[in-house]
Amino acid sequence: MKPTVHDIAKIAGVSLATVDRVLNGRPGVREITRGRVEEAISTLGYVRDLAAANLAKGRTYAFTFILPANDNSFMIGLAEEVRGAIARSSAERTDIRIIEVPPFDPAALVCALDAVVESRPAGAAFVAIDTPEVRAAAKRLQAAGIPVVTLVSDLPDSGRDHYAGIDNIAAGRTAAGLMGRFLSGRKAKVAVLAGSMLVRDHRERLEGFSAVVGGSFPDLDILPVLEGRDDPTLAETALAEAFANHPDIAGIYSLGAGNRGLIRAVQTRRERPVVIAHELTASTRAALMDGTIDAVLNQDAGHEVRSAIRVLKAKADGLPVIAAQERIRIDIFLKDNLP
Amino acid sequence: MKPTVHDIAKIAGVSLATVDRVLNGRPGVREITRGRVEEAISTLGYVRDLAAANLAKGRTYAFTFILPANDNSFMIGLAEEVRGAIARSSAERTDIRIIEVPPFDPAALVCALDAVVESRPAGAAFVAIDTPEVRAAAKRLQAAGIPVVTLVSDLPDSGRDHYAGIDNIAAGRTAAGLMGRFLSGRKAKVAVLAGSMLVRDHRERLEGFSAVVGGSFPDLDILPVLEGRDDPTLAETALAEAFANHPDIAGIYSLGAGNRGLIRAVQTRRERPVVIAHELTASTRAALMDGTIDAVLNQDAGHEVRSAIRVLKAKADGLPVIAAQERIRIDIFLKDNLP
DNA sequence: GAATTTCTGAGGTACGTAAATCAGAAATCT
DNA sequence: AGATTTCTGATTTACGTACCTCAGAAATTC
Repeated sequence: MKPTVHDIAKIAGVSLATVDRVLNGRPGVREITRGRVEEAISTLGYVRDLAAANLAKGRTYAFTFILPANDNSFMIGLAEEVRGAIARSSAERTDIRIIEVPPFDPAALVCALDAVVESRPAGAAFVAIDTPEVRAAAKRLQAAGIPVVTLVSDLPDSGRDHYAGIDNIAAGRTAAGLMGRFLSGRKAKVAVLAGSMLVRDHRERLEGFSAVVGGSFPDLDILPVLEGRDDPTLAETALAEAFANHPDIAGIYSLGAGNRGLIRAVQTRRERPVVIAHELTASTRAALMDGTIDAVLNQDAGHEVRSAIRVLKAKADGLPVIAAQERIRIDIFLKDNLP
Repeated sequence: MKPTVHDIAKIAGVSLATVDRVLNGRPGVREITRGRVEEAISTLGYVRDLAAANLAKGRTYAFTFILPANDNSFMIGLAEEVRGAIARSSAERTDIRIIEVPPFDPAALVCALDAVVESRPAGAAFVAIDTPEVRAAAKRLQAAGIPVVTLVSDLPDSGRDHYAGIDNIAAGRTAAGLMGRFLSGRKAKVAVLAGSMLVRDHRERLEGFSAVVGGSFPDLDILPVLEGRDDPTLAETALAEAFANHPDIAGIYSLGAGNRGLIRAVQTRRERPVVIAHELTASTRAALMDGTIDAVLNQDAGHEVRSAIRVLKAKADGLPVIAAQERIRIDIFLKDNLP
């Protein structure tokens, strides 16, 4: 039989109320008595029944998600997943609010973060922009005792409790490994299309990509990075221009979003380059199928959202997380393993 | 406020006991009254609070896992993950038993499955062997009302409720896609090393691999399949023999376990072939790092076990599962994205 | 219309924990 | 010593559901 608070009370020779005070760190217990109770707890191997505790408290976990109002498929899908979690909220005892902010706008994000401090939820998750102001705002959240999880794009040294997203350096390295092998050692020019160097995930992908190309595939020549602001139209024009300047581009690594533009630009070419992109969406899926894109690196937005919620719950309860379960993996999709 | 049984009773104008009878399908309610109660339930949008219900019932989910006593790293790791779940059982209200059976032994598996029917757990998971006898035994489990999940290797048409494992045809196709591109179109011989054609996962991987090689890379020549029984020593000798007969083997797809032997055999070669293997273990990880293996396709045993438990719980409670969450993905590891 | 069977309501206890109240004990201060 | 303050114990209610008993009402049978 699992030990209960009643067992502890009996063994320690105290009342239920005292056990409750010790368990919940409430004042009003002598040191000696506290010691006796704690000894009983450890000899019995008592663990609090969270379900019963939450029932008694009538607890619901109030979480706030701050999401950029980007209109690329990935961010739309991410918001969709959060809404899916909201739909399950009654069963999961959560109460999730979404705050939308303009994309790539540090000031707006800071403003939203500070609003979160005011509303004092049991936890918050947000897609980080890597600036000192945002970092400071995240620290204020943390200082207010609110567990913080960064989503998709990380913000180190900000005191955030957890990062629910992929290792973007590894993603860039993987893209380079595939690109190098797919181009099989020949001398070639490679274009890199990014969204913005303001977000850490894009910078890190580029960093990993460049490192492996430089180290393992010195015959590849990386052209200056194109910035497409994760916007299909901008991406298309940026690429068209690159093709005009370098008709012999043999590989393209698209490390941001807005791949619809990339796909249109590539499909105008007679000689198709090796293309590696991020995020499996309707358009990248179709492009994989028809051979316009050779590989897609993907992060599963649903996993990220569910993981963020699990971690926020655990942090709110002061519980450990299963690290292996919360590691978000880099999915590699070829046309052969599309789900 | 979330509606409770009390609200239903009030709205329907009946007592708590009657609501309880309707909710739990107990007899003693007139059809008309039952209808009134059900209407109240749906208009209120009542959902049973599972945590409270389980608390009241004092419920623990008794699950049985049948695992092959294989001594390759993957199966050892799988068993380890189940033991990890057992360690968390008090928090998760589970009571998990492990039954070990000799590997590749259908009769022993059938025997174990029938023993499970006797002990009547709330759910069972097992690594399937694809024979009619096992299928029949699985059907007996199902017929006894016990939710059944196949683990790692599937058993279609057996009435199992769920399969917690990867799409092995897709895995084989992916291996072929990578192999073809890594060999970049040159004419070459490819060896395939399997464990046993008795388990469905190995057969399916071969099927997928052969299909894509035949369809997209006709210049590759697949040699007759070697069977290594997932045993390092047998695998090594089988490969050594293959090298003796075909010194010009340019690619190896190892679709089973026992890769320590494969690695030893490959490391004796001057000209290293492209090697694609399954399951990330200490030895395949080291081989990836030093270039002996080019890519590893992996299934995350921890995810499979946790998913199996989640699904068994849901089935035991008659609840739907989040399909996307339970899809086990094929991890592709290059040396660039090792975790 | 009486006897039976079938339904329904009322009420209670239980699960394991949280949290509140109140009273008595012990320690501290005046 | 008396008054205060601080600790501690006992007791109770509550969370939302399950499940039990008992009694009375309604429907059915004879």
